[in-house]
Amino acid sequence: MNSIAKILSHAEASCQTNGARLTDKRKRVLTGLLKSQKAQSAYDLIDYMRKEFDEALQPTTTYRILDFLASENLVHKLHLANKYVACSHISCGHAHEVPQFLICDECSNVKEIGIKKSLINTLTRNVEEAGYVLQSPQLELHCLCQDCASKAV
Amino acid sequence: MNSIAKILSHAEASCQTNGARLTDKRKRVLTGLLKSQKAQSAYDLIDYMRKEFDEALQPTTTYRILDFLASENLVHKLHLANKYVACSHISCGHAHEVPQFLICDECSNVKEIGIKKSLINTLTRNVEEAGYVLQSPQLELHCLCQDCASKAV
DNA sequence: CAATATATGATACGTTATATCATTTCTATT
DNA sequence: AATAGAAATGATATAACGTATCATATATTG
Repeated sequence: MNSIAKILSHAEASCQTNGARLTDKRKRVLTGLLKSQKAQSAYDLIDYMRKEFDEALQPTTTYRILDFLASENLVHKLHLANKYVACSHISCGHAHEVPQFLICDECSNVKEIGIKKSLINTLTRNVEEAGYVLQSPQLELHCLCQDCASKAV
Repeated sequence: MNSIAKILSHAEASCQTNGARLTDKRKRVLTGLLKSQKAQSAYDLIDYMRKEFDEALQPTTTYRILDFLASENLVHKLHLANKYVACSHISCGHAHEVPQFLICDECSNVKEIGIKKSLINTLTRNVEEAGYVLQSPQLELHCLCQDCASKAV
């Protein structure tokens, strides 16, 4: 059983637990995102699915499916980059922490790392001191990846 | 000398120091953003300038001016919200810290707070451990403001 | 099987942002 | 002041991102 098939079966089990349906179409979109191994905009993904899988997706459908996958925590939406990326931890089995994303400004590679508890606490305290309530501590940071950083002058 | 005039004169001085020109048009756009007292999308601002100042701005011009003002640190771009907001500290005189923005998901109010040094350090260390290089530690957080949080059920 | 809920298809449109080339305005130097 | 070069703005078109709406198809439940 290869890695993607394994991830898909985990995804399916997770959906079943939530009473949600991982339909064939949703599965194919998730597979596309997994195979591409990077963050893609909805329109990038439409192109990718057409080229690689000969599957025609409309924007409406694509956004709907991506929203579904995000609501199931199988995919994360990067608001900063307007892109979507498959969750790195679908097969982990444990409850997911709030993700923190490092987005390479050069090549759009995305690394998902766990957020440190102490950081969340500091953040939450900062926000509360300002009289606000934190809705989601998901962080998205403008970075350079190792490759692009070494290429830079 | 009222508050906006004071801010404008600070802004002008700051531009002069950098050898940049705060033209009349740029000054009017900045004034608009200051008077509106909230974050606005480029197109929001175009509407606002037409209604309040009877000034017709084209998208191209508007984006150019907003980019200029951002490059002079007079305005911040909120990537999460696709909006622009006047810097809260134009008249402060001190070197600016990296801003951190609390964006109300309900009413789009934005509060700009200073980022704690220790937080930046933790963040930078996290990123380095992942093999990435942090480009900008500007944080934008999904929040509720005091008003909206109290209204919420 | 029928009724209902959920998912997808199809079309159109609204919003956000940029590319490109022309024109105007400013600045510095003679 | 004249003028050459740089910077700013105008104007048009179009690309990229995202949603509204209504129709149709597929699954689930009683």
